[in-house]
Amino acid sequence: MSTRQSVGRAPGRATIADVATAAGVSKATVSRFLNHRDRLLSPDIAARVEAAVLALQYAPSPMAQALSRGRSRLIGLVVADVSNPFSVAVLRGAEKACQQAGYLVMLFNLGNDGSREREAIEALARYQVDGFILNTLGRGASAVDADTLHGKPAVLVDRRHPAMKADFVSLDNVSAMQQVCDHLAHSGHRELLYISEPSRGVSSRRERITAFGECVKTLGPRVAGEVFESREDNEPQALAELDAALQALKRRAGRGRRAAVVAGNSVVTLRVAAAVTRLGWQFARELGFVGFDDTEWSALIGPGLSTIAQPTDAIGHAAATCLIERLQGFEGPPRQLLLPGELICRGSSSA
Amino acid sequence: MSTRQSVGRAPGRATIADVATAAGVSKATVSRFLNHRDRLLSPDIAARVEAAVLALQYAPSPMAQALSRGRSRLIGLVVADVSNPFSVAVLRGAEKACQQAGYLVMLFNLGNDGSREREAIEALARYQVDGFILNTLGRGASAVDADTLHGKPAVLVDRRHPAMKADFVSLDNVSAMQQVCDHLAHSGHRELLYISEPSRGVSSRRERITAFGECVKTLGPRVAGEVFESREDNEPQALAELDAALQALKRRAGRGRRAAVVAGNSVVTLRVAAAVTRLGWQFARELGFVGFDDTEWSALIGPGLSTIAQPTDAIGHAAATCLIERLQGFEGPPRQLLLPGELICRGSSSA
DNA sequence: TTGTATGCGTTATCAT
DNA sequence: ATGATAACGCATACAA
Repeated sequence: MSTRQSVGRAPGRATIADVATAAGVSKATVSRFLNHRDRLLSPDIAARVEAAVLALQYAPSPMAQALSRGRSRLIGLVVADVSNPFSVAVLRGAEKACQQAGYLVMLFNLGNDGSREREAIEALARYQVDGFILNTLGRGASAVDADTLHGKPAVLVDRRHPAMKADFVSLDNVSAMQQVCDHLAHSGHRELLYISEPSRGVSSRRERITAFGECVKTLGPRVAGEVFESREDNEPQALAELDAALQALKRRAGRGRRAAVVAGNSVVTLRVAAAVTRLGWQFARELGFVGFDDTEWSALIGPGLSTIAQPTDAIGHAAATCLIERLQGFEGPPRQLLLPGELICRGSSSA
Repeated sequence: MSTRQSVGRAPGRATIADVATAAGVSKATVSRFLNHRDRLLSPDIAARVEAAVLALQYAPSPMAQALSRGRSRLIGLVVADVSNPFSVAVLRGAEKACQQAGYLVMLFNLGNDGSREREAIEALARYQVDGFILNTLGRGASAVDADTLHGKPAVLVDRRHPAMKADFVSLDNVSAMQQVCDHLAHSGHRELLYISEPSRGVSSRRERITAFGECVKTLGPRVAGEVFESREDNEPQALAELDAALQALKRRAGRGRRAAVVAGNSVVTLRVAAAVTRLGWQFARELGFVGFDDTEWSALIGPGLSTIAQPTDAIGHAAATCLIERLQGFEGPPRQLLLPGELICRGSSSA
C-alpha cells in the first residue's frame, strides 16, 4: 500500500513542494520536469523527480496553474436546454473533443431561461474559462454582446449572433431543407406546412423558415407551402390552434394533392405527433411528415417518422476544434462551418 | 459607458487590489467587506468600498478563493450517460439546486465507458471540487473505492455502492414495482415478463429484478412472472433473442391469461417497442406494457405507453441538498432517500 | 543545469 | 477598525 507520504499535513493532495522535498530538489526543478520535460534536465535528476512524482501520485492543481498562467484549460459550454436531445448530442461531441485535447468542460444549462444568459457567461468567465461554446437562446436584444466574453474566444453553435464576430458551426439548413422538400414533392405531397417554434430572433429558426419558402418556390406552382409558428406553451388554446392549422392543411389537400408537415425540430415533432393522435389521424394516411432531428424514438411513432438527422457529433466536435484552434493562437476572420444533414426516409413520408 | 478603469493593465478582470486602490484602502479591508459585510466596518469605508466594487464591476476570482480557502464551491457531477433521459433529468434538478446554493456544477460524462470512472473522479478532484454527485456505472469491482474520493463527501444516485459509505438517493424501486404489478394484474394480465438491462453489479437493476420476483410471488399462483436480461448491443442475434423471448411469452398466454412486459428503463422500452414493430404486434392487443421512466414520447407510441414516472427533479434536488448539507458540516451515518414513483396509466396496459 | 525569488488573486493572521 | 504580510500551489525571470 503506497499511500500518501506527508502524513502530518492537510488532508489534501500532494503538492509540488512535497515532490521537491521527496526528490531532494527545488520546486522549480519539479515544475520544469513537468512542463518542459525534455529540455534543460540532467538525466539523473529527471529520474529522481519522476520517481517522486510516481511515488506521491502527484498531479498538479489546475487551479494553481490557472492562477499562475492565466489560462485554465477549462472551456465554458452554455446550452439553452439540456433536455433538448440536439443540445445533448452536441454536448457529447464537444466534450469528447475537449477531453482529448486536455480541456475540461464546465457546463451551464440555461433551462430555456433567457434571463440567465449573461449570468451564465459571467459565472463561467469568473472561473477563468479559456473560451466559450455557446448554444444560447439568442432572443434578439437580450442576448450576449461581445463585451460579456471579456475578450475570450467563443464559437456559436446552431444560433448565430452577427454582432459577435465568432466562429459558427451548424447544420447546413438550406441544403437540408432542400432534401426534405424535394423528397416530399417526389413522394406526391403537394400541400406543405412548415411548423416552427416561435422564430423571434433565433437564427436557425429564421433560416429554416426562409429556406422552406425558397424550396417551395423552386418546386413551382404545383406545390404550395405555408408556415405556422407554434406557440411554446401547452395551453389548451395553443393546442387548438395547432389542430386547426393541421385541419386547414388537410382541407387544402385532396384528390392527388397529399398534405405533409415539416417539423422544425424534435419539440415540434412531439407536438405534431400529439395533435395527430388527438385528431384520430395517422401519419402517411392523412398526413405526410418529415421532421428535423433524428431522435431514438423517431422510428417507433406510427409508421416511423422520416427525419433529417443532424450530424450532432460532428457539430460538437467541430465547435470544440474551432475553439481550441483559437486558443492555440489561430487568428483570422470568423469561420462558418455548415455541416450536411442526412435525410432518413421512413413510413411517414412514403409514396 | 462605464467600462473598466485600470486600462493599462492586463486584459483580465478587476482584482481586489484594483478595488483597494480605487477606494483608497487596503486589500484586507476590501476582503472583509466582501466576506463579513456587516461586522467590523466603519460605515464610510464600507460605502467607499462598495462604490469601488460597483464602479469596477469587481467579482472575486473563484480560482484564487479556492486556492486560499481550500474549498472551491464546485460540485463534481459524474453521469453514466448524458444521452439517458433519466440522467439528464436528474442532472437538471441537481444543477438547479446547486446553483441556488451558490455552487457550480462540473459535469463529467462517462459515455457508458466504465474504464473512465476513476479518471473522471480524479480529474474532478484535481479541480478541487468540494464534493461529488455520482451516477456511475458501478459494474462490480472496477468501480470507485472510497479512497478515490480523497476524503471528499459524495452522494450516490440510483446506483448504490455498499463499500462507499455515502448518502444515497433513488427511486423507491420496491413500491414502484408493486404499483406496476398490481396494476397489471388488476387489468387482467397473468403472464408477466420483466425485461432488464444486464444486471451485473448495478444495484438498481438487481433491486428491480428482485422486487419483481417478490411482487409476482405476492400476487399468488394465478400470476406467473419471468425475467429476461436483454443484451446491450444491437447485433442481429441480440434482437433475435429478444423477439424469441416475447414470442415465448405470448405462447404462455392465452384465453383469459393476457401477457405483459415490464421494461426496466427507457432504453429497454425502446428495444421492446422496436421488437413489437418487427413482430407486427400492437401494444395492448398482443402485449400489455408498462415501462420505467416516463419520457416525453411515451404517450405517442402505439396506444400510449404506461410508465412509472420517476421523480427525477426531486431526486436531483435531494442529491444536491444532501451533499451541500455535508459540505456545511453535517455529520452522521449515510442516509438513504427513497422517493416514490408515479404510475401513469395509458393505453398499453388498459383492461 | 539548477536554485532563489516573485507574482497570480484571495483569505487569514497578525500587528497597529 | 484597519493595514501589512504570509500563505495557498504553481510558473517563471533571474541569479548562480
